[in-house]
Amino acid sequence: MAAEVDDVQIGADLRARRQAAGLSLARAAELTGVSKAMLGQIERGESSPTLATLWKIARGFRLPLTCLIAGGAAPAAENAPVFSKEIAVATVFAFDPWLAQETFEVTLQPGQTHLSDAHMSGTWEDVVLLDGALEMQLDGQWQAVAQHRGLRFRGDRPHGYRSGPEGSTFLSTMHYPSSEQAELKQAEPKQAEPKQAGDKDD
Amino acid sequence: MAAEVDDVQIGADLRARRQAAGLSLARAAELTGVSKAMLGQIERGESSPTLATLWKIARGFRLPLTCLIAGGAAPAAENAPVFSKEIAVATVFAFDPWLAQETFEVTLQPGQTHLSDAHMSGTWEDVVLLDGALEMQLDGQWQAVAQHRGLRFRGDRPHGYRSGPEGSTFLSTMHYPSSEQAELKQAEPKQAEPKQAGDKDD
DNA sequence: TGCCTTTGTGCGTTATAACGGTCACAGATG
DNA sequence: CATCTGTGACCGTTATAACGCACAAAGGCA
Repeated sequence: MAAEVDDVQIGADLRARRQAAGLSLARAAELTGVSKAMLGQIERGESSPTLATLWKIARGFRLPLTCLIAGGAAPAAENAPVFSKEIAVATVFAFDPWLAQETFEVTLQPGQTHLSDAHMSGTWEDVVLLDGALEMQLDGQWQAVAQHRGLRFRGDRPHGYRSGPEGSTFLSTMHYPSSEQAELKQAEPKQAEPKQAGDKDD
Repeated sequence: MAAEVDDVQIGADLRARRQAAGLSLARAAELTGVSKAMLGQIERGESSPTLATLWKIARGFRLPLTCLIAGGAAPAAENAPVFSKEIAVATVFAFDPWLAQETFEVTLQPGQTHLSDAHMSGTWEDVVLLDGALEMQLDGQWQAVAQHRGLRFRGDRPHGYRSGPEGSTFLSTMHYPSSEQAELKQAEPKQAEPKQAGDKDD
């Protein structure tokens, strides 16, 4: 159950924060006004705290409420794998269903080439080269990517990445069509799937 | 009681979202898997939902949990200037009305501090540190930014940037509420929550 | 070593979250 | 007009959050 998983994640995160601050459950209970028995249950994922209790905890720990629960992941979209397993990928921003995007830091080995199939229809991708040299294949043609310059292209077409002789590191942001938002509007009349804006190439 | 005020605010916000989307309690109950009686109680601030219930609601409404409790965005407004003239700023991705976001590369001089007023309501900001050292002031507290790690926070609150002794270069992405999103959230309650912003991902 | 303190967990009790069902009301229809 | 449907609020019941207390275990100290 996703909800239960979320309680577990947040509980573990809360424990980690408390321990990092060197606080016992008793001390944390004093700070937050939540009983230590309850704090223990929350940390162990055995109970799902109410918003009021979360608020007390956040206030006692002097954390924003949003920060306190940020350990619980947003619902994941049905993303296709972006990069193959041989490529080092780190998440910079996890998928956010509201923004309908996610950002990865990708590292290619020297001279490495990666060809990507088309992602789901309506996907756009941003690339920002951080280090090294990189070429992108768009519409069958390779072009150099300037460092710290943004390159935005349609990710729903085949494209490729080719690293220079010293490797490369770049940010890759996937913008997915916001179909999730459209679903929320299904009760309204005439809601059609949002259409693409005109081609955006740069 | 601060906790009760928070329940009331979030309940009012939730009702506003639901009504803006033209959903009845019954329909929202179907979408979320939370009973309509409970949704009603939550909206009226008569009950403090557990995290598990909040999670169900967020999932049903396809909202990030943090967004659900952070309050929604206001209707769209025009872009405000982001950085003062003394700071080197290069456009990485120009404003895109479809995505409702833009990205800059910002360079601060060694030891330079920049305090930013709140941008338009509903704005979120991403920071990715590329070079040097950087601290961000969020909710009046300075925190170090890890390199190549994403920091997402509410840009509609005052915040600050402070560069290390060797200066710093970072990407700043402004996410503005789009007109579609604004439609969903047109009845944002007045922001009374004392603590906002913070990491949405890390 | 014994004693004391601290720590986290379990238990029983109380308060409240969460539910399904019901109802009053408003609006639409024949 | 009567009837039907949809809506939000209320009510009683069940499950669980939240609590204070007790206790076993660990750690520190003389």
